[in-house]
Amino acid sequence: MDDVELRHLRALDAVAEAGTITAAAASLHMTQPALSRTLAQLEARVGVRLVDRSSRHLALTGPGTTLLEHGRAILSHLDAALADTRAESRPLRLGYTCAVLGQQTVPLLRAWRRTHPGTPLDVVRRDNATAGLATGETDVAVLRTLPEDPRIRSEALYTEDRVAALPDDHPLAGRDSVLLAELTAGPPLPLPLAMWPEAGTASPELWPPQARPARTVEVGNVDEWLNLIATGGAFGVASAGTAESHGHPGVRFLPVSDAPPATVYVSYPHHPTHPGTAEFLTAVRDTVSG
Amino acid sequence: MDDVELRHLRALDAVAEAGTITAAAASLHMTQPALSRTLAQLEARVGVRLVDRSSRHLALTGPGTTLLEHGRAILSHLDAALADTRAESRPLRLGYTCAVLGQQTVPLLRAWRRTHPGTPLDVVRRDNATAGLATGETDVAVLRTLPEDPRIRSEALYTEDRVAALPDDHPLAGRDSVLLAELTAGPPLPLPLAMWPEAGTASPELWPPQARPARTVEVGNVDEWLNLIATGGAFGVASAGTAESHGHPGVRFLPVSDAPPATVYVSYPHHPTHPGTAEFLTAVRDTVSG
DNA sequence: CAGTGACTATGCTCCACAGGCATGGACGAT
DNA sequence: ATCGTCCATGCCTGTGGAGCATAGTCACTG
Repeated sequence: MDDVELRHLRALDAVAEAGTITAAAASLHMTQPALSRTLAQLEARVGVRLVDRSSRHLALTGPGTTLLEHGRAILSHLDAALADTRAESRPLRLGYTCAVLGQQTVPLLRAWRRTHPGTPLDVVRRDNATAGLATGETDVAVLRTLPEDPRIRSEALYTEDRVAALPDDHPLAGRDSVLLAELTAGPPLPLPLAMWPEAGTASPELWPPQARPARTVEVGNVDEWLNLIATGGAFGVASAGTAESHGHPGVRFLPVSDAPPATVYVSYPHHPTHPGTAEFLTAVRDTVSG
Repeated sequence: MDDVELRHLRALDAVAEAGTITAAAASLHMTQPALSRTLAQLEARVGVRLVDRSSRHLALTGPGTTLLEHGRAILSHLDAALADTRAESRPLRLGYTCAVLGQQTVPLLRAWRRTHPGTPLDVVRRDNATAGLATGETDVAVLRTLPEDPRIRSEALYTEDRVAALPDDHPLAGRDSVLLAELTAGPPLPLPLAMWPEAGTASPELWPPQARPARTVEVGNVDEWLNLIATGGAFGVASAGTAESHGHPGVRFLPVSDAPPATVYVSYPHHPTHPGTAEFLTAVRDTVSG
């Protein structure tokens, strides 16, 4: 008694849908006697007559329709629950363009693995402005530029100092630090500014009008950026996190004393593409604050 | 694959609740290996690791907690569905004090039986102002007085003419109709007005000041009311429906030409005591209008 | 009115599987 | 090293869900 199972609800649904037990049985890929018995069993367990049936007529009773509606809701709720669960077990894809959280990256990954053993974290580099968020390739991203896409929400985490990236045979490469104006003034000729990975590195906020670089060069990703600099074809400006993550032979990083710090953001789609997004955000907040 | 059953959800719930598989198994009145297997089977069917477990540690994964929450909701939804269904299969108790719907009573009962084969209708007389609604003895009621209880909702159905009930040896009993003033004027002495079943029969709206009855007598129910009148101890005023339902030897009913008609109401508790209440109301409306 | 077709209920059988028992393995505590 | 605790696995049994065959019911039809 009282052990109503999902198959009972499915049986009631199919019968209501098909109009006859025989047809319903076919739609459930089973035989008519089996379904007839399942229905009778359901009625016995609920203790209520649910379907008014004879050889020529079939209709749900009042309680029958009530249970049918609830049953359908329950079944679709179960489907949704399974979909949610599976979605959450899919790896959470964390995007970045040039660096994640610097020193705190490893603590973050460890904390996540410990507190969320069921959902692996894929840390992937995507060489575009939103680190794959806009294309759905990633579920969350760490960015050093505020994205303009209105469907992407962002949250500031902390700030990082700016560093200059110079060929190690550059005249300024031996200095302890440089000024913005020194970078664009030469010598002997000023190098072009390589425009990656920090998209904001040519913005008016960073470069005062009198020190703005004369020429810029766009590159596709951090590696190209580093190579271009190492071969003496350009200089770059990045944030400290980038320098920590990307040591490169032939490239020298040194602080820029007069540049305002860069802000690091976590960004995520307004409609999250992974159910663990919110949890990840709190994990990130905990890591950077703790 | 994908055939998640309720027992799986119950298993997950018990494990989360108990903290160990062994204890959870005990709470489910089964052995540890059985539950261990059920849990493993659930994970296999969902395709996701739900419980992080070793010999010394047990914790839900992220997807595990998600499924747990949904599962609990589903299980309690099922309980509620069964309760609702059973409640609806309980007979719907229709109360009345003196008459139901006159001529339309039988059509109503037949229509209900036809359209709602699962929920029987108990038609019961309750000798109080709300025909058992106020005490919870009935789920809906047909009344000829608007109840004052704020927890009871009412809806006017139609109106009925007023009739006088007189002893059949009364001087006026041979008439085709009477006026209110004739009833209270004698002869030889005016009889007292018997105050049942129509509670409103002594109200100022019915009796103009100059014709108001000098004396009234309260009785407990329709039968006492009829007996008192039949034995010549009183006269009464009722609505046509009452006269139709209660023929009585020694009592003569005849129209009161100058009395305003009585209104018949369906009443029901603001919080229905039976899930079929709303359906019954529409059945009543259909019957009286069609 | 017998025959037919459509539908449901029931008797019988089979086998898939849920659950019990026994055991093994992992791991922390004493 | 031993014990206690907890989970997993192998083996076995019994319940019960589902198929097949059949009987009963009812409307329609020639």
